[in-house]
Amino acid sequence: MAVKRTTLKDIASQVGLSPGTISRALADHPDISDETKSRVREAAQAMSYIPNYRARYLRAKHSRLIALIVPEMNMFFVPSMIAGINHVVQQNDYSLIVFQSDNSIVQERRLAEYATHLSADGVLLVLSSETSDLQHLDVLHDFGIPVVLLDRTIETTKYTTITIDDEQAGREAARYLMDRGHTRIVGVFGDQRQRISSMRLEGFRRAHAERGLPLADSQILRVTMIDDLAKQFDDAFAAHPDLTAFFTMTDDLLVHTHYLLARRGTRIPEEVSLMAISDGEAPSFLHPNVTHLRHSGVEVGERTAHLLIGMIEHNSDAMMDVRIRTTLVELGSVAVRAKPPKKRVKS
Amino acid sequence: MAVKRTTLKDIASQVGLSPGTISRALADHPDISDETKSRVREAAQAMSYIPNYRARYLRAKHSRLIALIVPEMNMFFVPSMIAGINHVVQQNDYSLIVFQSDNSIVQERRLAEYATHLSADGVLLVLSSETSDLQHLDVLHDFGIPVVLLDRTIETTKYTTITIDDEQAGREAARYLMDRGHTRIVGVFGDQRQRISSMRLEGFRRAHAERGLPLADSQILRVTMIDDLAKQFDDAFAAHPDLTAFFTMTDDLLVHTHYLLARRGTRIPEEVSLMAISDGEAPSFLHPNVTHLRHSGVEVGERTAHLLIGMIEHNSDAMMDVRIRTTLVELGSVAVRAKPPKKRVKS
DNA sequence: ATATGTTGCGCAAACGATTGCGCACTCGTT
DNA sequence: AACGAGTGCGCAATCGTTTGCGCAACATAT
Repeated sequence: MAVKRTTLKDIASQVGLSPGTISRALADHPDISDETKSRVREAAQAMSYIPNYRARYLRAKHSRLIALIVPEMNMFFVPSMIAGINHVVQQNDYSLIVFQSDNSIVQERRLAEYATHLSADGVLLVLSSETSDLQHLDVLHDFGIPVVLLDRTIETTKYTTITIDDEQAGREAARYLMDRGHTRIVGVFGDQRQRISSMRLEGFRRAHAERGLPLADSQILRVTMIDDLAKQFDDAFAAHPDLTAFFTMTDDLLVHTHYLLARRGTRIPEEVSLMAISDGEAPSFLHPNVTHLRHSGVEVGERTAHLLIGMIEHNSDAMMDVRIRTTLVELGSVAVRAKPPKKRVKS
Repeated sequence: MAVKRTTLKDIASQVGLSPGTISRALADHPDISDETKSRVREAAQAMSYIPNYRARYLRAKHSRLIALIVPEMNMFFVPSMIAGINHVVQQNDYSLIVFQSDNSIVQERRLAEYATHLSADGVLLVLSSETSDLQHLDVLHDFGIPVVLLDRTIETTKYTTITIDDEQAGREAARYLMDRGHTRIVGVFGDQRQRISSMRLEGFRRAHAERGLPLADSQILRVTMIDDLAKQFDDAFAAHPDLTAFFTMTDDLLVHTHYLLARRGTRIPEEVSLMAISDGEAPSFLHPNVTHLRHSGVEVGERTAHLLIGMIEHNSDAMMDVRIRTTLVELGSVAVRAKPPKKRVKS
């Protein structure tokens, strides 16, 4: 059934030339006469020749393969990030190999090695939550394979990273709410082992400090498993009758917080305002639409891929840290409150 | 900077043996003495030898590469499907290469060809919405590369397909609502060029016919672009004051329908019930949680990958159509209505 | 006619790993 | 001592392409 693939040699014997000549003819090499070229092209067409990239790239130093390692397939952010990466990668005639580390550092190391087995030209890596140092990436570094760390990273001077300014984003969100009169804001944050979580929380904290607003620990919800949220949520309501706003640091946390508010019968934004850092999808199908700091997965993906391909093709080992700006998208989930009772006359 | 990769030859000259022997030693070939084996292993370790899969698979007939072509990265279903596929693929020591066709048949053809360039061992394909015949896959078929079509397919006797029983699912959903007294149900369907949409609609229709219920055309919302939904939605409400339930055929349509209901201030399920075909994520963060026919992306992915790997490894070209069952998950979004006035004795 | 250049192609070596075959050597058996 | 059967390894071909070098044939310039 399966037709054997035609090779250069097959074409060569067909048209009575040598394989080398066929290769050059197909590559439009100047050494080959136009007449021969067209004869070869016809034959190749007729025999439905398909080049064997495996053999080609065995000789060449590169493979035109880019490996992406993600901790898991979240329904938020990751898909759009992959879409963005894939777009650029395909446009540049690379292929994307996707791996999941399942948030395990052992897997992550294994996959990094695997990437070198395949001689990937570059590696894109979203760190697992277990990862606290980068030694297991030495294989890549030693072989000079460019690596870009994105989204979830840790501090490093060895690898290029692409992130948003997490601290700034956390701060900006809090300030946005404060500017609209909210003084008791509950922040919903993820796994604190991740830099992305700790930094956003840090910014959230700083905004409070700058405004001289108190920030009780019970105002900070630290969610590792999503089921942790419900209980902390109720506690926060109990502890803070003056609670008027929620901030969630990811889409995941946003939709669940939104759900809990709905279940509680709390009206948004009349009773409680809601704000998030988001890639913009969820805010558009939640009611009311959610004001957020937009952090586009597609953009992150595209820029990352561009950067990596640049590193590959210019053989650059310059290290850099790219910060992507978030943009504020104002929708209907935040209400303006009267300013806090600081010697204000009730009107 | 970049260390040159060590090869078998390097190890060979290091320990004073031939490359062939090194290869066999590392492969634990019985011809090689235990003492040599351990010497070789040590040297390999010390020189941090990494096998070149590219070279290895050039000789072998296979590549242990599986290509997945999806039309787009939807936030629903596709991610969990990829997760499922990846899981099985990684467990079996294959790698997954992901391509996006951007719903273009031209791209789809190009990518199928590309997969043969890379000598992928198998191809997983979710058809683009433009695709109406399968000629462009002949490259794959001719070279005997196993192909499995999943989720969005068209009729074919040439390729193995994995789908849910779409017609049955549409029918079952409608019947579920009817059994609870709903007689005026609005169905929200996707792009009618896709079999997945037309079949689910077909089942929805059949359920109505079987129960002798009228089904006006305005009860059927056909949504190609998501923005089409809002207008049709309002029209449906205007046309059918007796409307008591919505059925959405995907998660995508579910979240937007849910949003429109919320915006309209319609209470679920008191005023209008809601039911969907879903992979279960969205129903858990929408309020109230949505009763649905579950269609697990992970399961689809895993079974598909298993099937493909089986085909690859047993060299089977048997064609089959696998139907995955949906399971009913009853949550809070469907209310029971009084049965229609058909001479029933109220008990 | 000699030197110089150009054109168009073949030869053969790589890339790195695998593997059928052969060969030298050891050991045990008769 | 002769034979047979292992044991442990090397040789070299192979997978399909690419590419530096060489070379013959022919053209052009002295």
